[in-house]
Amino acid sequence: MTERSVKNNIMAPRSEQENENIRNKRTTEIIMVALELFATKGYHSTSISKIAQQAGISKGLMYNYFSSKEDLLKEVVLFSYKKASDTLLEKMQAEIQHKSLKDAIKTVIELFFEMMTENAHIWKLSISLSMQVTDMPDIQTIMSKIFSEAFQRIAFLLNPENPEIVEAEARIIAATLDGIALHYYVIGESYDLDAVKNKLIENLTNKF
Amino acid sequence: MTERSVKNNIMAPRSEQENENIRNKRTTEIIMVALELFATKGYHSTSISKIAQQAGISKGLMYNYFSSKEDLLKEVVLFSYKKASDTLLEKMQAEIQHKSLKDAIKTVIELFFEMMTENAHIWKLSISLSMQVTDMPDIQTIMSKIFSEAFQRIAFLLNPENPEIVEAEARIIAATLDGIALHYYVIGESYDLDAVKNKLIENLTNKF
Amino acid sequence: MTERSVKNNIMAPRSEQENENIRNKRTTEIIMVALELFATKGYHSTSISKIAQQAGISKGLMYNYFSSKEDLLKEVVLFSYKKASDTLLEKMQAEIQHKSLKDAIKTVIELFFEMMTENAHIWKLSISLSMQVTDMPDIQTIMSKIFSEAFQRIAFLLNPENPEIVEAEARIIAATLDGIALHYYVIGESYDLDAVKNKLIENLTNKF
Amino acid sequence: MTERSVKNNIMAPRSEQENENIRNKRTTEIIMVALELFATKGYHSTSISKIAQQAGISKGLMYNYFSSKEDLLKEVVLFSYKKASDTLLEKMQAEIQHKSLKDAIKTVIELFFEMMTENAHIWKLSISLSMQVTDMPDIQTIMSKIFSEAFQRIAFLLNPENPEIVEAEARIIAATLDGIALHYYVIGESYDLDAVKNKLIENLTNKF
DNA sequence: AATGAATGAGGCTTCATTCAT
DNA sequence: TATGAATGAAGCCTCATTCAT
Repeated sequence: MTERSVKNNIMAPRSEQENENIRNKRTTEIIMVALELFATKGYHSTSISKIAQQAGISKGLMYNYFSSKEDLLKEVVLFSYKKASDTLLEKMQAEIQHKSLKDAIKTVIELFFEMMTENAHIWKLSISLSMQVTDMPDIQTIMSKIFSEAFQRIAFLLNPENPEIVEAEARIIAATLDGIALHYYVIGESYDLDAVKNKLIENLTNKF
Repeated sequence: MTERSVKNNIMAPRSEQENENIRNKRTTEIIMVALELFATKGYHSTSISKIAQQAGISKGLMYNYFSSKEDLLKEVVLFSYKKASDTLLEKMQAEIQHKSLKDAIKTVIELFFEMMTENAHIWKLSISLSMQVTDMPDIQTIMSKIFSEAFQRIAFLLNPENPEIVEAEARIIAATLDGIALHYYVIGESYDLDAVKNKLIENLTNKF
Repeated sequence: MTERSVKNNIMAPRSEQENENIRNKRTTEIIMVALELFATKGYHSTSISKIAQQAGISKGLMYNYFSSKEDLLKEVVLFSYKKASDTLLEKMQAEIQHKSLKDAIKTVIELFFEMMTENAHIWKLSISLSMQVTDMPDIQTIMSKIFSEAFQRIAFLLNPENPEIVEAEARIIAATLDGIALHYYVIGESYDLDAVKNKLIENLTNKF
Repeated sequence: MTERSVKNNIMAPRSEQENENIRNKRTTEIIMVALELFATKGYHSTSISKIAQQAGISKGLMYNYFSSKEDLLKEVVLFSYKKASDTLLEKMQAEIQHKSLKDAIKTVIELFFEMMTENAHIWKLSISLSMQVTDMPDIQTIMSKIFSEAFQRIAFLLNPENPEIVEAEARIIAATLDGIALHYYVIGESYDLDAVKNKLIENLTNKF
């Protein structure tokens, strides 16, 4: 064991590489903790203190990673969106390749419902935030962009060559999906998710 | 007998009727101010102080009418629901009588969109609240009931004799409507509400 | 039934006699309600509102009888003292006439213990107040007087001709009695009041 | 290597030891200020604000050390008791060793009177609290325990082998002492403490 | 004499943020 | 980089008291 490894937290600064690794890891950790707490307790009812504690770091250090609570929220939203994209959307595109439109629609819906139950935190936070942060223009803008992108993706799925002609249809489908999520999160267990899913698949596969 | 002795109750306390009038007026005033602020700024970002100020009364008086901020919220929710029922739902039922199912559906959708733009506060608050009040069981319960009732009404509209067989369909329609509202409130002006409305009417009237 | 008696609360002012009777009755009522609440909940934790409510009158009317909460407290203290005098002390003097000193002491102690359990409110409030109202000089003065008078009475009982030579002894006896009350009220049921009473009687009758 | 990198722990957080020292110092400071204010002004009439001000810290910091005003009170009571034990009771036991019962009693009484004048705050608060905290069960319980322990100590002093047979006597002595304190604090300077002390010593040394 | 709506000061508490170390 | 003591503003709520009626 070298002198350095024994005392490396006292004697010498960590290498820049080490530091950056730690930073990235920490940043993600904090964001994930915050995501969970924001989604379950709400943004306003979650204190910086609590997040720091749960993330195993000090309150003060939080401000080394995020300049304010609102900034943290922004990062949480972006992270959520990115994560949703990385999982749901990529999965989607992987699955629907070489499929007929009917099968593609079915797959998309199934994936959405899967996400909805498995990544409840992200979904819940997204919907919740979109409504409760009118006084935070940055967040508002981000949410607005996220929704718009979703419309475009669905429109593209329905008609890759002329997405604009199915725009209204795409918006309705997106609305239906988000509306179902909304109701499911509010009503809870007694919402018969499977019945709704099957009916929705039936409706849309009949239609397209 | 002097004027005064004739009216010796002139120095009596206000009559019960007077007091009740004052109370009713104030209660409604406060609820309406609170509704607007909760809907635009969010529940947590709206202080009792702000509501009182906007309502032109003292902070202390708020507690003469509502036992706590949460109690006020509950009353706001109930008031909103009642008002929505009194306008949207009654209107609906009045309009759809003697109409074919197609026409009835068209009417319902049009009324919903009308409400959505005209009573934006109420809608926005409802959706917003339903997501941000995990830690207020009372409100959660009320919201849950409100949504469930909406499903039933739609199901009844579609098939008055066997509402349960169209339950899933009703939930989808309700979800679509609430989802549209959600997107509209988040995205704002650039959301082409008319296009969506027309497409939705087309879809549903074709179907039923 | 006369016209007047039917409408006497509307048509004509009550006679002065009636008014004074009502005033006296009300005053006593309020004081007694306040006494109970102050003794059980404490002075600071008892609101004027609560007292008014319990007494069946309006908050505003309270200020027709007492100029402030502190004034009410003062009256409560004086009333308590007067009531204690009227019962305990008069009873005492009645009973100890023609008795030997031993018997008189026994009687006094028995009466004190009786009062302590039966008029717990008054005792408790007195002790409590004497300690918690350092910032209310009026009350402080009254309490001080009450205690001093008690010393004198006991001294006079022990030696009617030269009460000053048994002053210290009288203070010790008074302290013992009040100390027992203090402990009893704090410790509650598990304090063996009878054992202490009998021992005290034994001690004092042996001594004098 | 620069000066800074050599001492790169100069920017490290305070050591745990330092922090603990700060916390201990502050905690004690606050408790002592609170003790004085509670004892002189009463618990309810002493605001957190006032305590913070007197302790020279911000209101908010109070809650870094005590979770609520009632929690602070509890700590004050426990601290007072501990301090009383550490001084009065230890002193007592040190002094009465190898003494006759008569001398021991004399010493105990003298120590009690000394405490009463020198640590007036603690005594006053104890008596005061015991009466005014009916609605704080925790404090009630603590006070109850403290009094009970005092009885046992006195009983043990009087008859180490069979303390239970002198229990009533011990309670009477304890009551007398606390009663004297009560009267002294209420009546103030005009209470002739020395005369009472001497008489009490005379009484008890004659008796045992 | 009587009511209760209304006020406003003050109390307890939380929490984002800063800063010395 | 890291800590947590410290701040101060703001929030919710209570309550003695006043006042129009």
